[in-house]
Amino acid sequence: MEIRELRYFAAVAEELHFGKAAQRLEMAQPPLSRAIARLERQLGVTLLERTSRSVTLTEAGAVLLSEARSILSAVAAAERRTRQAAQSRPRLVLAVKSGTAGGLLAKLLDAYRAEPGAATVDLLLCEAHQQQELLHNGQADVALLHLPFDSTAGLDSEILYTEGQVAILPASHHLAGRSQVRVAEVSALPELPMARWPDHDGSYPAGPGPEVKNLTQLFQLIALGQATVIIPESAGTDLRRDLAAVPVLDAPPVTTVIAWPPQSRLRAAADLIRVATRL
Amino acid sequence: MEIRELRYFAAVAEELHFGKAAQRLEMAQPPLSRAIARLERQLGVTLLERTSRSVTLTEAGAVLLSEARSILSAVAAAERRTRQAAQSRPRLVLAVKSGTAGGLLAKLLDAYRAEPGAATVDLLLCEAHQQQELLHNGQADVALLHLPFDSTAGLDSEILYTEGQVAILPASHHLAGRSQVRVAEVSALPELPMARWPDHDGSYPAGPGPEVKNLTQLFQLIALGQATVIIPESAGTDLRRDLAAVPVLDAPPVTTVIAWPPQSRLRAAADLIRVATRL
DNA sequence: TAAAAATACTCCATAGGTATTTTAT
DNA sequence: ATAAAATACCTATGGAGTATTTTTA
Repeated sequence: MEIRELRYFAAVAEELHFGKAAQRLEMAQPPLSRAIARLERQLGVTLLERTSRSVTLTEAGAVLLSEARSILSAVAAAERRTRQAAQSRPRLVLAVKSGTAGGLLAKLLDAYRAEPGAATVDLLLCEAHQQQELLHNGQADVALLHLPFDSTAGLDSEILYTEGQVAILPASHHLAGRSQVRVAEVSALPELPMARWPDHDGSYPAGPGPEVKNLTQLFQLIALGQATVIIPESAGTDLRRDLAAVPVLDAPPVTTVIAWPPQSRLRAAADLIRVATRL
Repeated sequence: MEIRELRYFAAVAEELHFGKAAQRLEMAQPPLSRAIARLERQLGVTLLERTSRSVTLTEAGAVLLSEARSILSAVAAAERRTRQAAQSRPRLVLAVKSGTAGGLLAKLLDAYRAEPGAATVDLLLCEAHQQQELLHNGQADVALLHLPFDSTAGLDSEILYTEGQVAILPASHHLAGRSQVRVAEVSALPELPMARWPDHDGSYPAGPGPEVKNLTQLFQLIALGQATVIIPESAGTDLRRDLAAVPVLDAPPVTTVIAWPPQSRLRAAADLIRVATRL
């Protein structure tokens, strides 16, 4: 099995049309048909059911598609990382979500800069749930993730710290003076619906609350008495005067982890991770 | 970059000798030299420093070797899993260490067998730390791991349960009657050294205690007053009459997780995982 | 009958082999 | 001086193209 064959197969499996897949691959249809047939013969497995009107994936084909995507991603990553490692000035790409606690990040970058032989760290600001993909395909070397929102599937990681969550309320709200609240109390406020964040795929979950994209938007809405939200403690420090943060007793704790692809051999990444865990 | 090139490169990078690598690959040396040169040209990176007496890896070469191993393993896994998925009778390989808590495993297998469309589950008994490799190269589909001893790097996992650890002592020992002990107390017994388990690589760590390979050996040694050990609670149930298990207050808790390769698309694996988390 | 995959055939790029040269210790 | 990698040259497999046939909804 060769990379080329996996690329061909993935194209056909995604298009479910040999002609369109051939176009996408910038080749003619017959050699593509033959390549897939050869792959099937070598594996001894039918990957696609074709009629002259439709192409469908078999169970085995679905498995191979998933494996192929992961392998193709790994190959792209290997090329990137190898080229990167050959640079005389090592660079390190750290993927962080826009909302990542500024304090920790600043401390980490400062501490790492003090290391002998520290690489240049490029911050790659990205949307939540892009980070995994970026690490897997080699566009990023290290990422800061927040459990349980993000997943470390397929990654190696170290816990940096765990924190509670707080509810952000208008300062004038009757719950704002409380020393602590429960999730049920905050989510049961009809006048202050919970703001909605975009989901993994960029779409918003259903619900009564307003849709928000960043903290500034969010805080403005809360100050206007239009919404509330439960967020990690560290994101609720240094609030505007007209907002209050109240610890939410029974909200799940949020763990910040530093994550990297498991086979990573970058000295710079190892250094950064070591520094991070010592913070 | 093609799989063949990665296989060639990995062979040379491991042998650090073009001639020997060519032998291992069952090919002549010149085409191998050319293949590596072509790979370097395509990447624009020097992977190996050659003189007529020695071949050494560059930094970039070391990175690519690590990536290549992981990719080659993934390709082997993809072939295995695809063939597996094409079988009409689906099979599922569950990798467990010999010491895995019998109770949980039996319950899991029973519960899964009751599922509609359950696959045949093959138990793959293996040594600790083989499991990761088995999952990555496709020889196993699912594994039961024990944190913090095993690592879930590069795997997806779900926690099944967490338990404390107990010290196993001769029933006649003066600590055997205690309701709980501390790690320091147990490890400070000169007459009862801690038994040593084989390490990740099969070698034994240094120390005064006897080397053991399995629980039967271990329990016999402890009964003879030759050793002690700290193990997860569940492994210390149903002891021989002449042994006692005492909870160790400050030993780190052991978490049993079910783990699988992150891109796994096997229906049977998903079913087994679902059943496991509902136990 | 028409859209789409498979087959027939041709060509050439390139992987691989053998013989030889170059190189560095 | 010699072990080992690189180069030169040759062969042939097989990957890709065009033209055509087969298939089935």
